[in-house]
Amino acid sequence: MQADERRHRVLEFVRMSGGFASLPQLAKELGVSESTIRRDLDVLEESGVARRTHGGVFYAGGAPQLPAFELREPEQWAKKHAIAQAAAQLIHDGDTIFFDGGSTTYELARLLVGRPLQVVTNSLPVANLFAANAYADLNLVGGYVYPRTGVALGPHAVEMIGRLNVRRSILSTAGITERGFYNSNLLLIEAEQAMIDAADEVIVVADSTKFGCQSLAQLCGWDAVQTVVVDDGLSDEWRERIESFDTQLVVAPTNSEFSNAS
Amino acid sequence: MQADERRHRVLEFVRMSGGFASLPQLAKELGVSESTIRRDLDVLEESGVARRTHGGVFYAGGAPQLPAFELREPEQWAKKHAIAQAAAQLIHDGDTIFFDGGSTTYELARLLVGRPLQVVTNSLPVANLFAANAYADLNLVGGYVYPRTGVALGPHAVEMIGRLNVRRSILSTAGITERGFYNSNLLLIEAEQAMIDAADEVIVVADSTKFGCQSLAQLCGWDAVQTVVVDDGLSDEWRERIESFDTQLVVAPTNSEFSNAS
DNA sequence: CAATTCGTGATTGAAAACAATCATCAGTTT
DNA sequence: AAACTGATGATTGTTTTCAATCACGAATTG
Repeated sequence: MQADERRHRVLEFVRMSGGFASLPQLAKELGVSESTIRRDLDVLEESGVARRTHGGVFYAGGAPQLPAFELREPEQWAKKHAIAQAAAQLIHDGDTIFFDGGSTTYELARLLVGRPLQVVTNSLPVANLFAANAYADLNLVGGYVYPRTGVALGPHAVEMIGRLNVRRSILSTAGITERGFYNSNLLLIEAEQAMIDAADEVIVVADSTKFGCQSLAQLCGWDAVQTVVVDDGLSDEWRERIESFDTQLVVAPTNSEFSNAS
Repeated sequence: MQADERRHRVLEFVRMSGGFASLPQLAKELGVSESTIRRDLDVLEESGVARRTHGGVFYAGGAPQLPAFELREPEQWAKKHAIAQAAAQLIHDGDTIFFDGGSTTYELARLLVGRPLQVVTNSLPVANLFAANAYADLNLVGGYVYPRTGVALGPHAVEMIGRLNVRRSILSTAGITERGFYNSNLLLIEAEQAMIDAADEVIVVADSTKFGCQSLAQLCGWDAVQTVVVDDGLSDEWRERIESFDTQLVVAPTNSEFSNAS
């Protein structure tokens, strides 16, 4: 099926064009007919990542133009949103919160806009959420901005994080096993380890597909994480296993109701 | 003149509508004819804050919701744009550039998107311009983000800037007298002084109304600044006076043609 | 007070995009 | 092999939007 691939290229092109592309442009660029592009746009609009206008599409992703947020498969997104809603209940007004990058932490940040918080982040999309907000103070972590995700990393970032202290750090991860948490980027791991050291409480948000997956390098063990928030797709086996660790487990109901945090 | 007011409301409405609004929507919302809306959109597109499509507008401000950039009085903006265009010719591919905050530096940054540069900035809006750009490397300066302008300041910012070296720093200013350059925010001045120390060449972009104005505190003297870019509204008196300093003066023609930088 | 300028609203013919339909083709199933 | 399914490209008539133009009224200017 090359249709999906083509739709991704449509989004990519829209993004490169500064948020908008015309229908003939897209047809020419991708070498297909306008009819096909029209059908693709219908699909993309249906899934909420783009919005049609007379004559073209424009990008509708919540985060301006960083590709990481583009492909929201509706199902995945529902999980992330549920996780974010459950995690939001763990945050209290006045807290000092460190937001890592990642789409789930971004969703959580979105839910917290308007709350009186001290926000610290190395994620540009998250920073944009709070930049104009009068209720939250925003501290930005500097460093080399990783193009794909819009997250500041590198020695400057690690060094600055090392001088901060926060109540809670919200981390994302690429994989979780019984030995601990993993991520796929060494610079990111360095920064995240600093975030762990800087926090009184570490909260990891992760959807259930991450469990059982390793990734490039280990971020930390279970003892470093006080709370894990996950969607209700998590197997019973894993729920029991986490019981045996000294880590609090919050399961976010995917469907409607909420929420039994304990 | 209520035309300006109406254009602001157009932008506001577009922003509230999630980045896009159709032409009939706007006409109905503001109670004017579609013709008027069309003319407004032409103006807004001309000034770069919105982008037209067949059937409507979508918001094109690089800085999502910082109000400081929304209300561009056309006249002032023409100056700033001219200054930015002249300054852009001072920048060479491959340069390492430090962008200060401010609307004129932001305009300049907009013109430079797509060029191969090493970008360093403490301005969130500027960072957003380059974040997803494959041609430029982006280094973000962290710190406390000042809500109104989206600029990172404070000790962390100063400290990080102090560890960087750049080819050129692009600074804005609130006032210029024969004794030097002024700004109105002490934290900002601290950061800008660090930017001056970090740069081989300091370029100040300022419109002609800034000349002769003092402000809260002094940023630096004339000897610290190698180049000043200003619009052609500058008085002959000032042009002569700058001749006597060891600072290069670039006058940006406001109207059409370009450009005699020397 | 007359003239001018500017912003506005309405109209019009031209151009563009839309949705719907049909034909073709490849891969799969029966 | 024949039939079916799904994706694609082309075509059609209809609808929408566009740019240009004219006319009206208010505010400014001489």
